[in-house]
Amino acid sequence: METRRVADILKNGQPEETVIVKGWVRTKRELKGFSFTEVNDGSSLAGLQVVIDSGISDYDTIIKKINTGASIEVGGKLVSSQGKGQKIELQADSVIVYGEADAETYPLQKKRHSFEFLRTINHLRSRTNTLGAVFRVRNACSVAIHQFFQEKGFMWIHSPIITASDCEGAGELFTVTNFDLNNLPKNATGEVDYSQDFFGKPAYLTVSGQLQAEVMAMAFQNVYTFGPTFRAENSNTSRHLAEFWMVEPEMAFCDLEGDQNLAEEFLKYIFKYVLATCPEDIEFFNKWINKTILATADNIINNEFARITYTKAIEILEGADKKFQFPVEWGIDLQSEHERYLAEELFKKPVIVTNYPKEIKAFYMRLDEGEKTVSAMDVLAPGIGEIIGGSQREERLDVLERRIQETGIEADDLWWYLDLRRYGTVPHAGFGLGFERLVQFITGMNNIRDVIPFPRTPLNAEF
RNA sequence: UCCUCGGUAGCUCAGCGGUAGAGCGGUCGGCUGUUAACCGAUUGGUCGUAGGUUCGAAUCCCACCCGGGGAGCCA
Repeated sequence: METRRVADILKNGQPEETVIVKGWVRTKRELKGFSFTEVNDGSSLAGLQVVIDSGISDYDTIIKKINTGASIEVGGKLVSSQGKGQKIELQADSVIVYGEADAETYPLQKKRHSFEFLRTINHLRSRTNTLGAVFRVRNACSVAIHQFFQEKGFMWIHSPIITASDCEGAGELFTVTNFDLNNLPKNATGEVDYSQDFFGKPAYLTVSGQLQAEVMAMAFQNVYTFGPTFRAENSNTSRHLAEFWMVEPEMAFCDLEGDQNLAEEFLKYIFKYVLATCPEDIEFFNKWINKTILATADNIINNEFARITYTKAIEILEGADKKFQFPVEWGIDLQSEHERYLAEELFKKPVIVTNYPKEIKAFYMRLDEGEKTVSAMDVLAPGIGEIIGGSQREERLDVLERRIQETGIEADDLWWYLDLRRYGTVPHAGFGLGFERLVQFITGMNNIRDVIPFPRTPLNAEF
């Protein structure tokens, strides 16, 4: 007999085939003379209905053991189901119980649980319908990202997780050290002497692989990073994690328009791929989590993204028939309520806003003519806000040096970054995408802690 | 970090100065095709923690801890 996954059986299984299935019991319904058990092995949302007749050996012992959560192996014959919920089911000949799950203490019930509660049993929550679907979709997103870039000839590069420069100046950093924190070496002025630390200077967990991506793009033209990044910011929201995954493509010989084109093509590709690969899971989300996600996916795939400049966006907001909590004027950073208005109320689809004032954007973004704005872009998505942020990078050495000076960043740490402009510089552009926010966007899940298997947030790193 | 709402049975919640409640779950029994099965019975509590007010506190006051939502920061 062949061991098969539930997803395969539900899709391809034929009556009279003999199979073995291994998985976890989701629910058991006992009747007089026989029982129904639903077995799930993570391969699909739906489980396989197993019919256990009281005639099999040790029936009474076995049926007592297979409570919700128990792990079992069932051998038997596939048959057409007499019931209405499924086409095919497994008529058990033999049942092996690997591990019981005491019904009095096993925390997962057959009925719905709140996500808040499931976070307290993080090690078990992946066995639920919703989290199971989330992590299958998350996997599909990962595959889609690699496939998209590989098909286009991008090289996946591994940017370092430990860095010694805080170049972006974005948020708080986690320090990496092997000092004995109870006995820190001090220098003559009483400050911590980092020359004695592992790297001979302060080191941190990376907040972005972009600068290293630029290095590699100057050799391989088109590259992307896809890996974990870290922020020590004390952010307590449904959209922030201390450890999250980021996707950062970087393209040589590319301008802001090419960057926007890639971002739009990229999002469309991911949505198409997930819809084609996980239709059951997506329908589940559409039915139980957020009734708009199928329409949103359709909207993304079949419509062109709106593209406006920051200056135009400000004009629109100033003329909007709506009162904002934060007043609008040229020069402000767009607030959540402004982004929401543009993406959700006005365009009702993703909007790419470009050419922001240089004062509110990073030093490495290319200075536009007139020197008031930079070639930055943000993709604002309905329900999520900023999902992609990118820019054309400043490739002119003199301008970049000036910008570094203006923003007060320590230029010495960036000597290698400046060398890229000294030797064979080219126009180039890229963007960053928060991977978990993408998964949120696709699944409609409200809280970012529920789209990553082991969320890291302030005061939470138990599992 | 700020604003705001909350913490009562394993879960979801009601009770808001006078003997601690419901539904679900669990357990036991019934049922020959169930689908979050159904029917009957039953079980279950240091009311987040520590102070205070009061004859009496789950309920009012204070501090702290934890969680949700929103904001800031950002991805």
